[in-house]
Order: sequence, then C-alpha cells, then structure tokens
Amino acid sequence: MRSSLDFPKPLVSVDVAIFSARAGLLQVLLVQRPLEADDPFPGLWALPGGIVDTVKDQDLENCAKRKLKEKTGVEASYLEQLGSWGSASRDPRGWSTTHVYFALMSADDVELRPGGNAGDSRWFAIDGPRMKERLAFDHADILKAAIARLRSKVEYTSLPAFLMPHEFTLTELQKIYETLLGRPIEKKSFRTRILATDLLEEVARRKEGANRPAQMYRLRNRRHPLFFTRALVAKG
Amino acid sequence: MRSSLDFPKPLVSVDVAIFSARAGLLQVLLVQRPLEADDPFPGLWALPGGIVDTVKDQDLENCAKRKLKEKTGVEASYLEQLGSWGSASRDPRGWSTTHVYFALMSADDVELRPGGNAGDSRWFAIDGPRMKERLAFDHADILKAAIARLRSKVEYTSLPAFLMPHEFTLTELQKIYETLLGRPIEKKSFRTRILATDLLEEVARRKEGANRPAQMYRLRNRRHPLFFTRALVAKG
DNA sequence: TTAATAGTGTCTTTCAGACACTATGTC
DNA sequence: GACATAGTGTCTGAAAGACACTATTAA
Repeated sequence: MRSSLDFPKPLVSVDVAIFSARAGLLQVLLVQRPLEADDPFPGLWALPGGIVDTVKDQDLENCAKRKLKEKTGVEASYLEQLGSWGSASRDPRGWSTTHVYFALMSADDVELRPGGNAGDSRWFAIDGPRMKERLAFDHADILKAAIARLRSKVEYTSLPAFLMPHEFTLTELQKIYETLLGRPIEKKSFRTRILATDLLEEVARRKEGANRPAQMYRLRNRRHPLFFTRALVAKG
Repeated sequence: MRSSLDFPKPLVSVDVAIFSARAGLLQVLLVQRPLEADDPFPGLWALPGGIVDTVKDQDLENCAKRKLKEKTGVEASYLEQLGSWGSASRDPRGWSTTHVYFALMSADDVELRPGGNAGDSRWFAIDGPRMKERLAFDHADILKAAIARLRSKVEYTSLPAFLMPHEFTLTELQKIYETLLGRPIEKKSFRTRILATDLLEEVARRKEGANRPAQMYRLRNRRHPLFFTRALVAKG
C-alpha cells in the first residue's frame, strides 16, 4: 500500500472572473492565451489566472488578489470565491484543478496591464447567459456559473453597486440591475428599497443633461453587500 | 525562466461535510484520524475525505460522491460544493488544497462504515456556531463555514427538508428549521409557506402519540431545494 | 374530562408592483 | 412654451407575523 503522499498530483491554479459595468453593460475582463504552440489553447481568450506559486502565495485568496492586481492595477471592491473546478479532462496537460474567484469593480479605476505571461487583455460585454466567443479550457462553463451567481444575487442583494463608478445616479444603478435581471423594474419600488438602507450617501454633485439634473450618490464604505429580505419578483 | 509545469505542486484533497438531523438536532459526521505518528493530527476528529486519486476520480464531484458513499453506504439527497481552502500552513506536510462538498441526508438510511484509512466515525451534534471538539487541519473553520451556509439558506429555501427522515410531520420539519435558525417561527406562517408549494406530499401514515395524531409527509422527488421569495424575518 | 399536540381563522404589518402625477433642467 | 428625465403620492396585492381559536387523540 502506498503512502498518501506519492499519488500523482494535479496541477493547481487560480482564476478570477473580473466584472465591471461599462457603457451600461456588464463586462468581463479576459486575457488572450500566448501563441506559443506548446501552450494549451494558444490565442484563445481566457479568464485571467494561472498556476499557484507555492513560494509567493501564502493562500488561495492572496493568490487571487495578486493576479487581480497584476491585471488591473487595483484591488477589487468585492471579492468572493465562486467555487473550484477539477477534472482529468479540463486541461490537455493532465488532471488539473482551479480555484475561481469572483471580483466586482468600478470600471473607472482600472488601467489594464499587459503583465504576466498573457498577451493582450480586454473587456468583453456580456449579453445573454453565455459568451459567443470560444474560451480556453472550461472557462466558458466557469464564466457561465459566475454570471449565474451574479444574476441570482441581484434579486436580493446590493451586489451591483460594486460594479458602479465612484459616483452615480439612482437611475444608472437601476439600469445595471435591469441589465442583470434582463427585465425592467419599477422605479418607485427600486428607489424606496435602496434609499431605505444606508447603502448610499448623497454627494454634492449632480448629473446635468438636457433635462432635470439627477442627484449623485456614492457607496458608503462597506465590503459586504446588503441583503434584502424580499427578492424582486417578475412582473406578471 | 521555468515552464509553468515544473512549479512544486500542492497536495490536492476533497473533504465532505455530511449533515443530518438526528434527535431533533443538526449533526455532522466526523471520522477519527489514524493514530500512526507519521500522520498529521493523529487521533483528532476530521471531516471525511482524502487525497484525490487521479486514476479513480474523473472529477472533483465524483471524488466527493465516492468518499460519501464509502463513509455512509448511500448517496446524499443533496450535494453542493461549499468552496475550497488552500494555504501553505493548513497541512504540516506542506502547501495543500482541499475542495469541500456539503451533503445533506436522511439519518435513517445511513449505515456508518469504518472503511478507508480512517478509524472510527460518528455523528456529532452541533449546538452553537462551532464545535467545542478540536478538529484536525483547518476543519473547524471549514465546518463553521458549512454551518453558516446552511443557516443562511434556511431563511429562504427548503434545504432543511433534505435532512429529514423519509416520512415526517410538519411540526418535526418546523423544529429543524427552528434549531437551525436558533429562534422560534410562527406555526401558521410556516405551514402556509410550505404547503403552498409542491415540496411535500401526504402519505397514508399518521404519527400517533398521547395526543392528536399528525399527518405525515414525504419529499416529492426533487434534487434541488425550493427558493422562497421572502426570507423569514426575526420576530420583534 | 383533561392534557397534549395538530391544525385553522383572521387581523395586522410590511414592502413590492402599478401607475399617474409633479418637479426641474435644456433648448 | 415643448421635451426629457428626475423624483413622488398613493393605491393594491401578496405573503409573513401575531395570536386566539378549534380538532382529535390517549389515558
């Protein structure tokens, strides 16, 4: 009987699904796999991430934070673990596992960095439940799970607020909720629900346009989303 | 520059937090670590699990199912991934990761099996937010996260129904909800809420006692919990 | 009959949904 | 003034909370 330590070990990596709201749409940050032929999925787009470095990284979450910072230059306003994926088939190099994190951030403080061993990186708008783009590894499945998680939490949390720029109007926030839900929501209910909490605070600026200016708000300092006791329910 | 494949690889394991309701209490199944001195945490209690076998296991979920079946002899009525933990310090043998699954099952079809390399196994009742027992590795943290996940889902799902024996009364189900929530809930609201769905079906048997007999129910065949659109809210 | 638990009737409360209305800016 | 978008007033409806009430068994 062999000891528990001489099993062949799977590859261990960490990937991050980084979301932001840009141009009124949910967008995800993807990086292009290098074009070298010995690399799996050369040239395809993938979630940013890579092999865990057992010297640099003390734990998985710090590894995710490091990769996030390398890619975007900043820390995320919200980071949680999405889950882990592992199988014999997801990486052509052999049995592999990945620990996936889920990050929400303000588009306006990101400056994309080419760093790491990845080539280009860019934001992709998300429209339906999955992307049309073919992604490397099982990243299409992972991204689908990340989007599903975000969508389901929109019903009963303030999570979308972490996607907003630093200052925004209630209408802009509502638009993101509606984009994520894929359906319109009632203006009055939405405003009452949000303003009844201490989620936001007014700022002095107002958003001007060819119409009545709108009050701008910013997130009060919090790391965790608010949970509402009722879900938003489809009109019917 | 070294290739991405010659990094030293962490140890990869899968653990399962197996819950059931016994004697009106939430209970978790733990196994005792072997007493050999070269084994980490000899004699301490731990979540059942172990190293991923890249030959036997095609993916993480199947590995969890295998370990679950080895331990209990049956399949769980509910299985989901809880998350993953990985760090340089959680296992004295070096950088290690574990993928943790969360299983709910009927106590009445489990027959504990000593199998695997673990010694004794038994159910532990859970009272507060964590166990008093000292556990191996970081399993106390993991178990705490599992309990927190279960507790938070009780507010708006039918998850506790998966913990029940095959046939049970509404009062018994309510008691488990109350145990998990740590507070009483209104009988009428609870019954209306549950019976308004197709979660349960009546069975012919009734529970007899020194009082009015109670209708017994069983779970309609479903793998996923029901989600309610409102959370239960504390009395006050 | 009493004790004990099962199960119901019904009023209140909370908050989302609907939707018409008013307010305030630019042009 | 027209227009566009911000923001409010207020009614309805659905489901939880409160709590008193009735029902059915064994002993």
